[in-house]
Amino acid sequence: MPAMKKTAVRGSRTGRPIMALLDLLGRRWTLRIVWELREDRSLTSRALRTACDEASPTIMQARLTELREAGLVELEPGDGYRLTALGKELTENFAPLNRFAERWARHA
Amino acid sequence: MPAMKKTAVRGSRTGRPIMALLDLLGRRWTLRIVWELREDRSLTSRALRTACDEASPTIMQARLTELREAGLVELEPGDGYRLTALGKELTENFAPLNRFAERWARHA
DNA sequence: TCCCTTTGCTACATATACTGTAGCAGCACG
DNA sequence: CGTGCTGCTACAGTATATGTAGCAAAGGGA
Repeated sequence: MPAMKKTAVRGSRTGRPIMALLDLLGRRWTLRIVWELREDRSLTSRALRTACDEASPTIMQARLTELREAGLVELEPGDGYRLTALGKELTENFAPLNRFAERWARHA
Repeated sequence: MPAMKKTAVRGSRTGRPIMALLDLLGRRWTLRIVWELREDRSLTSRALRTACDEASPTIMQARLTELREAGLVELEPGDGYRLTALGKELTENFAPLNRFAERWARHA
C-alpha cells in the first residue's frame, strides 16, 4: 500500500468543520475572492481577475471551482460570479474582521 | 527599469489594511496556527507542528516569523508561542466563524 | 564533568502550487 | 461574416511548501 500523499491528507482534514473551512480559506486568493464578492457584488471571471491584481486564470478557476463545490459561490450565466446565501453568511463574519484590520494597521 | 515581480506586489498590497490582513492570513498554515493558539493556549514550536498535522518546520518557522512581525503572535522563552493581545482580538472574530463552519458542514 | 532531552531554528533536495502567456469554444451583436 | 465578450484550459517556468536531517543553546539528572 503506497503511502498517502500529504496533499491528500490536507484535503481529507474533514474531521472538525472549522479545519476544513480554514483549509479552504487558507489557500491563495480564496479569502480575497470572497471579499471582492461581498455586498451582493457580482463579477465576471475576468473582472474578478482584474480585481485580484491580475491573478492567473489557472488558479482563479481552480479557486472558483472549489468555492462553488463548497457552496459559497455560484455562477449566474450572463451576470457573473456571486456569493450564495451561505457565502453571504460567511462575509458577515468579515465585517468585524475589517474593523480589526483597521486597528491592526495602526500596529502594535 | 525591470518589471517588479508579482511576489513583491503581493507583499506590497498594503493599501487597504484588510487586503494586507487577508494576504497575511491567506497563506498556508497561518489561519491554522492562529486557531491552534486560541483561548490563551501556548504551544512550543514542536507542539505547534504536531497540532498542525506535522507541518514542515521550514514553513512553520516562516509563518511564525511573519505572525510575530505582524504583532499577532509572540514567543515566551521557556513557555512557547502564544497570541498577543492583538492576536486574541483576532480570534474573537473566529468564534462566529466557528459557528458558521458548523452550519457550512451541514452543506448547502 | 558527561549524557540525554528539549528548545527554537536552519539546510537542502524534492514535490507541489502558482504564475504568465497564450489560446480554445461558445455566445451575442452588427 | 467579423468583433468582442464570456468561462475556461494548456503548458512551461518559477515560487513556495514538504520531508528529512541536523545545528547550537539551555536544562536536568547522575
